[in-house]
Amino acid sequence: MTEKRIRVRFAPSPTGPLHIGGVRTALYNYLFAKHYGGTFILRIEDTDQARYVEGAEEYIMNSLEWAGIKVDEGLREGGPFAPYRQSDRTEIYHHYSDELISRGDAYYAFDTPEELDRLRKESESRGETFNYGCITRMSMCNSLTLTAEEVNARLAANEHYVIRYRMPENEEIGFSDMIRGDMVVNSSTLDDKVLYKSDGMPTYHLANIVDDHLMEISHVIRGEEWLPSLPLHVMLYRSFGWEAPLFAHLPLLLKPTGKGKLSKRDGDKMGFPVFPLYWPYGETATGYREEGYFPEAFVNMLALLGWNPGTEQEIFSMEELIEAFSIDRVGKSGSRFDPEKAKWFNTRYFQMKSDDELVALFMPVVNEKGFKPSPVTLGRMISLVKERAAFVKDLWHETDFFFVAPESYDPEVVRKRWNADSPLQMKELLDVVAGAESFTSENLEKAVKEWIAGSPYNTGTILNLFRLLMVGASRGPHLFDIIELTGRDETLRRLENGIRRLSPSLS
RNA sequence: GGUCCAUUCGUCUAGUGGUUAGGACGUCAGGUUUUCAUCCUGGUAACAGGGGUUCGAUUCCCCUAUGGACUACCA
Repeated sequence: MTEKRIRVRFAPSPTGPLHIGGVRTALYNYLFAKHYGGTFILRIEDTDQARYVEGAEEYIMNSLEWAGIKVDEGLREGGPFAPYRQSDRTEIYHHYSDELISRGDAYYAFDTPEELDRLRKESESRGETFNYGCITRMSMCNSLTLTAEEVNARLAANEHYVIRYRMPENEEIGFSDMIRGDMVVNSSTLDDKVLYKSDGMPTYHLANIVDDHLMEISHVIRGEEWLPSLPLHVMLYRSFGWEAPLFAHLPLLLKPTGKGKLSKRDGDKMGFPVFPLYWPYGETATGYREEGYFPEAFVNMLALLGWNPGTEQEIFSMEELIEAFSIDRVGKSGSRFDPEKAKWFNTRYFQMKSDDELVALFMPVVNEKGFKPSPVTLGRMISLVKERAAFVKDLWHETDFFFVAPESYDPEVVRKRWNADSPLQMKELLDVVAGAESFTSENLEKAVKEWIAGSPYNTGTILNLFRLLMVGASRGPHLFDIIELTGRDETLRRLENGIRRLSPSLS
């Protein structure tokens, strides 16, 4: 297998934002190529003019870039087989459809869409499916049933036509898939697929085979939805006399719950993104990037959805994925997408980030809130709360009390902890804190605990109240660390304010 | 309806003709912690069903069920 140069392609249609299933397909192609030192190609399959969406090409390239999937040959990168956009290659396909016709493996068909529609409806009413193939083609309007003169006349008159593949009758087509093994299909169950459309564009089937051949693709790794057309593609290669690449059909990504494949609606309903990046056009949609996922976590999560290394390792850098990836460890059945596990991956990557990296990411958020801490100060705050967060955006909720005095006090905690003795206790505490010689976490803790030891109070009572007045709630890291970073003046102010606000009758 | 593909804890999955069927996420229970979270420990939970083949099947074969894809001049 490694004799041949490994060349794979990711070939999306620019019909909208790429969804995470598509990113996974791209990722598997990329990992496979890089594992063997091969080439990863991005080819845009835009032969359907009607479904073309402005901005989709950009979106696809930006998504791959964000995910760290580097394209070797493609629209932006160029390459020896350019152009890499099918709409820029139309003349090429024409040549090959002509070749198929001259070989007798394809034919012109003049049937109108209305006529085909009528036949489909008719079949449907009998509970059948109309099949333009070996049993019906001879009763249709095409170059098999028309005389050569008629055909030439119609072509000369510029009449609309399509070119169909002439699927052989009753032939066992054997083919093989790297994930699913060997399969056999009888050609009589297949239809005469349109290869060339009346608008002068090839269909996916033709363009795909021609380009994969011309671009010297060695392995086609694509979604399972293409498995039913694999026999057709195999036949096409045979008709052209070309050696077919090896195929691998990836199982689909399924909804987290319920039936069917993952869709945009699931994301909306269950509150997780199904797209890598924000999609600003038409119906807008948020992306993993905007939700605060790290691209490394996103990629790691996708890689493990349908593939596993056969070991118990779960955290992989891109380099490790490249090293470990192999097609035969890709599963056969569809995988339900689990948003919880996606979060877990991000948590793991978040915890691996250095304080400095997190400062750089979090500083803009803090600035946005109107605060300008030094990087050192912010770094100390982050190091205190880091383990409690999974996303950069969580950090504000974990550090807000460093910047802002409590505006209210959690009623639940007040009810449970604040009683008639509390104001006096807090006043005494205030004096202790005010008298502390050096305002460090360690010293403060020592001073406060010594005072408590010599008083009738118990530690839990005092410290919980102290926290309540500092934070406004029962949350946050080590209390004395909070106090040190908050500073003497602000700490005393919060104590005074708290006593006054919680005991209006006593003040 | 037809063609093809698939089926191990709730989820992602490992695994073998003879295993206490392993891990992770989730969940539950303890522990640590002055709070919350983290963290640690432990528990819960699976071979879709029925026939074969076999001394023995979760593993191999067949059938059924269920799920999925495709069935366009879309990809």
